[in-house]
Amino acid sequence: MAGRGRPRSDEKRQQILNAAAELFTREGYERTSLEQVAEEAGVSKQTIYNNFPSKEALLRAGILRRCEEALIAGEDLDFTLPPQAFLPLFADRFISSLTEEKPLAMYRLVMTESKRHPEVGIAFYDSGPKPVMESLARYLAEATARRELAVEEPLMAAAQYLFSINGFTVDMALVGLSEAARPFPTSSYVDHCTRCFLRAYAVA
Amino acid sequence: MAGRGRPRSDEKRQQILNAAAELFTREGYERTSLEQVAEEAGVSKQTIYNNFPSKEALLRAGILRRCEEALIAGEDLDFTLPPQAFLPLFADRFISSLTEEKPLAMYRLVMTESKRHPEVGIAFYDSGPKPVMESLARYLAEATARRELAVEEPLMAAAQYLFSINGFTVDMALVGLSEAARPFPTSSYVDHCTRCFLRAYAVA
DNA sequence: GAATTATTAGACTAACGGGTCTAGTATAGG
DNA sequence: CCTATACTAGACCCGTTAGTCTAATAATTC
Repeated sequence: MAGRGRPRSDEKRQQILNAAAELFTREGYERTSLEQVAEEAGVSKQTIYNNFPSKEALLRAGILRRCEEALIAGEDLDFTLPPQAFLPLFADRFISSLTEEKPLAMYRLVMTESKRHPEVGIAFYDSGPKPVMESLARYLAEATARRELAVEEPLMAAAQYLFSINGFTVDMALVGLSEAARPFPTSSYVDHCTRCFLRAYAVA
Repeated sequence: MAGRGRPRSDEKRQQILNAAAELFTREGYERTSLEQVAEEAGVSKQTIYNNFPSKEALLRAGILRRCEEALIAGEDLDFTLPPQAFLPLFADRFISSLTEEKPLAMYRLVMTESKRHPEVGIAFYDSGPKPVMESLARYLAEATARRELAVEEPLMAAAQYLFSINGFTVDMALVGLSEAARPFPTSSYVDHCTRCFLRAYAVA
């Protein structure tokens, strides 16, 4: 089965995927030429075509790869902390992963291209929003079992908390509003959301 | 000052802006050629260049125009309704304006292009998120004055409510998740958010 | 070493598209 | 009517780029 002749270099394939993801997110798909990808990857154009049938296929593969390797959750946090301590921690972790340039750029790219490549949208969801939501939902369920909270629908409650923060942050960043131009500082807003959440789900 | 000779037709200008906004949102900026815009507008290519110095300028003008004419809020709702009735009404109105194809497409376009055209991001914010938030905040303040709610920070509370719904809805739509693939139905989620909000801000 | 496949640098093709130009026609003010 | 400007259809220019091809070299298997 092993092909005769020189084997395809997996390293080069990875270099190509990296360069593609990097440039596509930074400059946009249409504005990036394959020549640029080749140069950034330190590889010849033909090698790209040895590995991927077309630019579109490279786009797909590039995004999917980034999604796999990004897969972030919050599983390493201390799930036994009381909600007053846990939620701000979780939020902080979450926010900082959204405020950085690279995740934002990836978000932008997925938004624009997921219409033509539905799998990409799903992969993104599975690698980002979904695990984070599920992770928080698990915490909420456990805290409820410990009688520290009274959450009936952990998944929806998690979504509600995360999206209230995420929605604001991402909207502001993507629309390009500077911190100064925003109606209120992000940190106060996160505090506000957290307090409100704790009030709504406090044990009776 | 009135120029001699044939005056420029404002009608044609509008046709061009419409066609541009339509095509740019539907197909994407890079994937739309000026030939297409000219045809869709029923105008010759040169007329486009009579009205706009470049494709980029046309993009800007097209988005800005759509933002102006879109400017939606909820000012026509009955602000004297009790929160239990008002919030679902407001949410419904809000959601339906987010679920339609056209606003979503515009959102996508603004997301991608606002980096190169900051004014566009600001115009979008001023025409959509901002007035809606302010409108709801006004209601919350009034309801608090009537002792039907106890909201201390109306603007943040409004943002929190709207973004928890908006964040989820838009994320799902943009990422392309069908209603079936979502973790829970949108309508249950909106109910959930509303109930939680009312609980958190109920009068003591 | 022979056969085979990968890689490279670069030339090449073919299409596309932003932007300009031309020649003719239309529409306004003076 | 005259002049100035707008509009149209189409040709045109020119840079860019996805994708192919070539000729030479490198890395494998047998």
